[in-house]
Amino acid sequence: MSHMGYRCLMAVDRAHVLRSAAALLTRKSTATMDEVAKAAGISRATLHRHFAGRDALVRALEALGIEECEAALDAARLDEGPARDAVHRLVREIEPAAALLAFLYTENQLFEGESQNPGWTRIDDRIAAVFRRGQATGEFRIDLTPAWLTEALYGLLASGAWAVAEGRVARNDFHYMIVELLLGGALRYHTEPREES
Amino acid sequence: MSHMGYRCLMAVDRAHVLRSAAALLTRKSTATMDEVAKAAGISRATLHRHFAGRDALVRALEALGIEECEAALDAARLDEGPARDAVHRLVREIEPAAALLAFLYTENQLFEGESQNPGWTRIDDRIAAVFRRGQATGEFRIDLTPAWLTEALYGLLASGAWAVAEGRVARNDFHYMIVELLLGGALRYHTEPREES
DNA sequence: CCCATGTGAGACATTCATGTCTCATTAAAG
DNA sequence: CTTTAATGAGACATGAATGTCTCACATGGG
Repeated sequence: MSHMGYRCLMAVDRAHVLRSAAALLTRKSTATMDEVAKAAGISRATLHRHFAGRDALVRALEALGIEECEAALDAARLDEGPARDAVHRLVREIEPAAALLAFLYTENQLFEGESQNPGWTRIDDRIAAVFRRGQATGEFRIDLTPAWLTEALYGLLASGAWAVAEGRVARNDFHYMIVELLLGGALRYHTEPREES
Repeated sequence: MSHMGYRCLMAVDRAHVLRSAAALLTRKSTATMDEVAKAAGISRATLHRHFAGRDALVRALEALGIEECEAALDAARLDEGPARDAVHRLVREIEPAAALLAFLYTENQLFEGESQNPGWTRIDDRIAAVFRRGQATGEFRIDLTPAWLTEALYGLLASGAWAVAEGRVARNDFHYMIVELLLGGALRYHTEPREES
């Protein structure tokens, strides 16, 4: 709990501020800088000293999200073992960041015209690679593209985070619900060939 | 192209305005009233004459979303035939409204404290009922709750709508991708019992 | 003890979306 | 043609969030 970052004094815990901001903005994406500051237990002035403005704050949250995602990807060792187990580990590792991801996922629309952080591309590629590997080994169906499976994973993570936040799904079921639904659809072989309605 | 609604003149097509607003707000949820007006091809003044304010506009979009959802639910005849076919029809019917749904789904967080439109509860119940029926008939797994399957459907619809909007998924694949992933996970029987990682 | 640094509180100007208003124009109905 | 109604363009005030500033206070280091 000492020697934080730069040099010396009881500086505001930047990570804690970002945590609070993520938690608040996930529920209320239009929250004021003042509300964000209050949620973090600091004053608006101090918040402004650490993040030049709302945009900078969101960018910092994006950087945090990317950082946590990549850490989760590393920890999940996506290259090892069966692809389905890799997906299990991925969801397990990424779960703590799900709420933040849900916020960034919907906020990304703001970056439409502007430059998109290349970190997301890297993450997308790494996740898509798992699904592609699973397809190559025959574990996963080949009629659902890796890009769509990646997108669907994001969507399910966001849905799960919101459902948990609103009490519609128990927090303990988060991992199971997401992985079971995603893998059940991604895994090959089905009871019967599905006909078009 | 005549005798619109109330009485007489070339009144702005309210439905068209809502369409444009939905399309724009889906991509840029923070769009200005002025941008919404421009997108609809009308002036801000006229937009204001039809919708008292931004809040009223969002409420109208919500009402439209609910209306289209319930129409889709009716058209899908969820009570008839196998539950999996009912889900097929549901996604097929609800697809045109997916973008609007995606917007409302993320915007709903704004209504946190306030009163939630009871229409959503009705819709949630009707969709959950399909999954519950499928579970009762043995078509669907029972370890994924109807509430979660409903939530997941919303998430996949939103993901699909965004993925299509950004060109990551072909529009023609929308229905297939969503239904296959959702049903593949919701359908009972799997190749092998899944073990916990 | 004194100094330096980070913080909280509040004042202040600025920007921007919003909401309201007026007025001229256009189009349909009589 | 005349009347009525709806629209488009623009001016204007309002309110909210933002960004910047100053000053007092607290805490830790020397």
